[in-house]
Amino acid sequence: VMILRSRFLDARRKRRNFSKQATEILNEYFYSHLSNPYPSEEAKEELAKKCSITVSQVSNWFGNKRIRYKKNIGKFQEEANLYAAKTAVNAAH
Amino acid sequence: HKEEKPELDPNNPVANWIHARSTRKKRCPYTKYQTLELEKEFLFNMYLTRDRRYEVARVLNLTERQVKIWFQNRRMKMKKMNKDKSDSKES
DNA sequence: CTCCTATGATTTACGACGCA
DNA sequence: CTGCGTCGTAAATCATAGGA
Repeated sequence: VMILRSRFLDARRKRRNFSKQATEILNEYFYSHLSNPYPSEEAKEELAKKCSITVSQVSNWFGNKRIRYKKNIGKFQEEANLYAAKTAVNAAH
Repeated sequence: HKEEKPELDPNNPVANWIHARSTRKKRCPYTKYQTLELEKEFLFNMYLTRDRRYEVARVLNLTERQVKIWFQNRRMKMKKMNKDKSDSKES
């Protein structure tokens, strides 16, 4: 039990970047709600489930994304266009 | 649910986002000593009396408002830690 | 390995709103 | 009307993952 606990605590201490698929899902939501990128608690839970991360991590991701996007919109322009196009394709089917 | 300051620019996508007011005090990280003493006080009791708040603020050279807010944030942190713990448990 | 930047998490400080 | 409570967030900062 102690071994499992220490392993759990270590895992929390060592940050891991999210998977490509998770980042994809989060970005799709972010750029398709760019005028109001504040997911409700329910939406956060759904995103968390789809991304296999916690609701807190979803909140952190959106908090970081909003401030970093706002701080340098130009840097994210290419990414924004990419997801805008992707959303358009999805909407067409 | 409009919070701090929605701007009034209809073209900018960021215009309707929440923005901190320019009068907001810049975040000032507390020293290790200040944090340690605040944690000790929190261990003693999670809620401050008026007298304790005054005393803690005086000793740590913080305002009473800063101490009050630190305790509010600390309680939220505790709640979050419990929530995250129970969240990861369900599997 | 050393730098350097990107990214996830944590820390201060409030606005909005609740309750007594 | 005061005054402290929670909740959700902004913005700055921390820590380190990861790539050149």
